[in-house]
Amino acid sequence: MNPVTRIAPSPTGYLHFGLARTALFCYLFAKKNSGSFILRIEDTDLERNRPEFEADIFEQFAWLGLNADKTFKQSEHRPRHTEVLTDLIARDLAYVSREPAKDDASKEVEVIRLRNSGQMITFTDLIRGDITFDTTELGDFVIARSMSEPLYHLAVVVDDHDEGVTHVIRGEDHVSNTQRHILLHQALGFEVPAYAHLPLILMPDKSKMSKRREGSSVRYYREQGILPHALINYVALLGWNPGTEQEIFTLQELIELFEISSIHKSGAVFDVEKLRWYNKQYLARLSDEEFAAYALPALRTALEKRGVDWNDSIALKTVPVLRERIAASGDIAPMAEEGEFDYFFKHPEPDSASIVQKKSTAADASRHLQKIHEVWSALAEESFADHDRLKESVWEYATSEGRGNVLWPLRYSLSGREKSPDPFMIASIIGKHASLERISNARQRLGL
RNA sequence: GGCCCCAUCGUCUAACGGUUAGGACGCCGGCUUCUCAAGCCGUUAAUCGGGGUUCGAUUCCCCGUGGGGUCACCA
Repeated sequence: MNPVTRIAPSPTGYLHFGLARTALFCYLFAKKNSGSFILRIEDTDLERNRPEFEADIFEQFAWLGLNADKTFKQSEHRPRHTEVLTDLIARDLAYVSREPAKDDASKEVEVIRLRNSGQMITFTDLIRGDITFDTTELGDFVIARSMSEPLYHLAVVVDDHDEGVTHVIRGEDHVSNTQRHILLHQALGFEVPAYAHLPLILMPDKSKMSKRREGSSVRYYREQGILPHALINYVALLGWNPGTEQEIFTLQELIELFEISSIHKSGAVFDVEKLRWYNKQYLARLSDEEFAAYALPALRTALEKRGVDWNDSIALKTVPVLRERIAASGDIAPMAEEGEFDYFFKHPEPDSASIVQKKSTAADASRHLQKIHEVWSALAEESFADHDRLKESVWEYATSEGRGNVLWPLRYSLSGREKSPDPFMIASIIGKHASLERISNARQRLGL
């Protein structure tokens, strides 16, 4: 029999990071076993649902590439839930109970409770093995607020059954709900599905990754510039691994290697640094064109914010620099705010004292700059596109005069910063004209 | 607190009774280098404690300790 799995997020918040992993595991399990994967929007809580959260869930799943074979909203099944409720009451397996309202004890409301005989229930969790509960502690729990307002437990059980869900793979926070669900399945005469409860993703302090905090939503990482596959790769190895030393996996490889029984039982602490490392790995696999489309918009907004004029052709040439300096596009803004990339687009204002390398003199610095100015003036415009060519043109001279003495003034004149990419990289990006001008400017500042 | 679950480097993990306890991220160090970044190489670092079982326990059992989940007319 082909398995059917489902992911059932409620639209009460942006798509949760942990839920994305649960979805991935549901997806991998289904695909690995030629089954299908359902996305069900759990929207029975009318008060807390928000359309923008629902939209976010679809958006992020599409972005991650976790495409469901079937998608629907639980609210669409409301008539069916009412029908089941009616049947349960008719068979005296559930009953309408008049009781004081939870929020206002002076009011009386009707809720529907399931008759619970209080048996012991044992189920075999695919990850944890046998788990036993004494259901007397549950009492006759509430399954609906009214005939037309089913609660989560009832809706889940009915929908899972109706959709033919064979494997309920969900977070560990649902283990204690499982007893209710099994009771409901039994009352309804439904076959009980297989259960697998995933370990939770923990924050560095080992607490649960709670819904409302920053850094708990998929969109947060997407906005930071995390690539979908980097996120999938990272999250797949949180609580599971194929037992090899491989770190990078394609989705297809994950499907082939996935084994639900080898999922861990203990929680896994979320480590942003490793996520960023994965992202860097995937960034390295991007072509220059792809990387430009990925990173340049962030650079542009950041620079425009500081009033630096944008230049498309220069920007394109900064791709190699950006590539080695960022782990995610979100790194660009803070760097740019410090003026990190200004010098590619506008002349710096070098501080005359800093032009001279520590162990050297202003006279020497000026002399070296003049020499390079001469050499570079003689070079063709096109030669400036070639980083290595520029390096070769002055390398011998720099080596004989002491590289630090020559290269520091050069680089500082071009960038106006104590720390920056090497001078040849900068020159190759800004071109002949700007390079020569900056060298002249620096010499003027030295006043020699 | 009741119930349920869990326990290998700081973190993610490998080792399904016998290994110098392996890999990855990070950290630290080195190389490269005018600086920074990147890259390459290397180092550091763990079986929670106590009892068993066994010739032999990271591995199996029990207890303790610690951590987590859950106890709604939310999902």
